[in-house]
Amino acid sequence: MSDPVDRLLDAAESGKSIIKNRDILHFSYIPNIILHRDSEQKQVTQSLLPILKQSRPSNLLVYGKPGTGKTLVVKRVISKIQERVEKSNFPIKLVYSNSKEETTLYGLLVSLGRQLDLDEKELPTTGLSISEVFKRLLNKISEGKINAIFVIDEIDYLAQLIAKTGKDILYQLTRANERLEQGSLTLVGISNDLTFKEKLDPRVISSLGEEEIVFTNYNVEQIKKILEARINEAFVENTVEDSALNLCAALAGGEHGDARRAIDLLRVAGEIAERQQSDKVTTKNVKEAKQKIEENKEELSLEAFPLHEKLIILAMMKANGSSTGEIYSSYKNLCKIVGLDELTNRRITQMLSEIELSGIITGRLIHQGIHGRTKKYKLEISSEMIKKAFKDELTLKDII
DNA sequence: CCTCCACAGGAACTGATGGCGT
DNA sequence: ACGCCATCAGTTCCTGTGGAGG
Repeated sequence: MSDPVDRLLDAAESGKSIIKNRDILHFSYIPNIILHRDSEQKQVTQSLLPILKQSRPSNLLVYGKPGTGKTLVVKRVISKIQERVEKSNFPIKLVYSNSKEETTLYGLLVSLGRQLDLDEKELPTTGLSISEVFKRLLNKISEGKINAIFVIDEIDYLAQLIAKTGKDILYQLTRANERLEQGSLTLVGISNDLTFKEKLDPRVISSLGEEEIVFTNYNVEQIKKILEARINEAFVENTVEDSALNLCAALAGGEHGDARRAIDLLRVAGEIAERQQSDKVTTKNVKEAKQKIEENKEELSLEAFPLHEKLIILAMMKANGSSTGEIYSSYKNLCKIVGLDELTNRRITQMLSEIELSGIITGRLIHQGIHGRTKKYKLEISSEMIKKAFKDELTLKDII
């Protein structure tokens, strides 16, 4: 993690700084976003256009892989529209929420409500039924004659939540206008998963998918242009070597065309170069940045694991071999040592799959004939890393 | 060709938490 | 004071399975 104090001190000490404007080196920097997304911006604008004429636009579905700028474009278009109508008596309210950050259906609805200025009293964070929360949202819109645009990011997660709980909130959201006497509600769904629509209730598809916009992946050339534009504004002239720029673009563009990653890479590389008091960002810095970002991610997710999952990771370190059975007995031993109640086998299997999702371990199903079926897990990080990340956990002190 | 291992992983349930409306 | 609601971590019970060994 780059320490802001260090950075400032380093820069001051050397009397030279190669980064002029750090803000530009964040993907989500909005003021003249340079994203190569002209046609998509046009499309989004067009489908939201009816709102200027005080009629309700169609609901909108936006697809695109991470780092393609979907969210940025949507937010930008809406805020532009807001500027236009600011003085009219036709206020437009942008309400944004990310279904991945709000882990529950309730939480998501509450976060939407908060942005409509419903306070704790009007909309408590717990205790109500989902339908009651929903009713209050609509009431607020109706009473305030608000024209709300709900932007729901990663809407595929929301769809999953809904499938689990059996509530048809998405359907109700898309049809909310029929229940509103005043004000309006427009839904903009953003999804990474292009196949997500197939899993939806057909009634939802017909109203949510009225308009669809697909953001294609950036190719390496486009990423390069995006980086160049940011470099021009953010860095002192001629401080980023061409080869470093190319490497950034290649690393990020190679797989998914993720511009966010490319820009992060560039920023971290710049910071590393500054710290080394170098006056150029080189390919070496980019490679260092890549590693740093990865390690950082690993350490953060390691620290964030709950106690039992940490125990499992330690158990994996100690177990020789790593089938679920072996991990489980090793885990039981550790529990005994630290004096904790052990959890069931089933729970451990589940936790292992959860850990696998973070990429810290990888699993592979193997069939050993008469010796049954197991999943063999492998640690993808060094044990030093694990020890480093767990050193602050008191309970684990003895077994590290 | 059949059996049977050693688990995977789904589904339904439990109990605790925290807070609502009436 | 009461019943109700959503959520979370964890448990119980369950069905499913590729292929080595007989």
